[in-house]
Amino acid sequence: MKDQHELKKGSTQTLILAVLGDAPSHGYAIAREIERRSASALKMGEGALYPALRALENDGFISSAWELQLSGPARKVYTLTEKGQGELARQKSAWQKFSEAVNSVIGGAPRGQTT
Amino acid sequence: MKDQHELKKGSTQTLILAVLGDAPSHGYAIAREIERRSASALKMGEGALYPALRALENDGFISSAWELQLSGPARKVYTLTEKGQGELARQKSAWQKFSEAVNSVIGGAPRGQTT
DNA sequence: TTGACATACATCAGAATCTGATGTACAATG
DNA sequence: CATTGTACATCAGATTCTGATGTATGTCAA
Repeated sequence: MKDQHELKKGSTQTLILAVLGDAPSHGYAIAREIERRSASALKMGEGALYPALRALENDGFISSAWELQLSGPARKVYTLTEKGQGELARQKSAWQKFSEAVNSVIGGAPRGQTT
Repeated sequence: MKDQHELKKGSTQTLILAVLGDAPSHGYAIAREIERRSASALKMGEGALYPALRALENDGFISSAWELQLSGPARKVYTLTEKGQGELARQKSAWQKFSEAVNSVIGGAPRGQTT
């Protein structure tokens, strides 16, 4: 595939960016939020989550800051950067294009080409 | 992810099954048809195509028969089996569920609450 | 106190998949 | 004769996800 390349690599990233696009959050909470918004249809494992967060930070799409808690373990809170906002828009659009393309294929064979 | 597991593994398979759901075809033609239906948004490389066809045949979802041509190379024509029809329905439904879930997440926060 | 569970981070081996290149072979075209 | 299109197939390399494991803190109950 071509855009699926992006999709496969990025559906995890897209989801994370989308959540951070609404508000800064930390890893554990991001995973729960994705689960909640998707009504548990999507579950992000820690083995996928943390490497993805690191990759996003390496690319400059998000930035992190440790936040000590009065109670419980410290949290690493991530914030979407300006660069990350552009990337989020790009990935959203790539997802839409991809999902429309898949729907076109599985939707059936169009007989008259309206090209 | 959970369904993405299916998605990632299967978007290629789903596309192939969908094309064969309309009519029997051979590898090269399937790839072109996917490209055509998606307006070139999806391009299936041979390195993804042929292994996927073999996997589908191993699972009994499609069956193959060589077809000699009067002119040009022989073709291996694939036909969707009954079992394959059930699988196609299953994969279509999995795709829809997955894409809706992704849309729910990137669509924004329904209940915005902090942390 | 001990055990279980939730929060919160992180890493790793193994499995699965896609990309891109390469190779074989036939036929038509310039 | 070289190139291009058809049509099959394989493989190394890169990437990603899964599931398990590990560390550490805090709460709750037995």
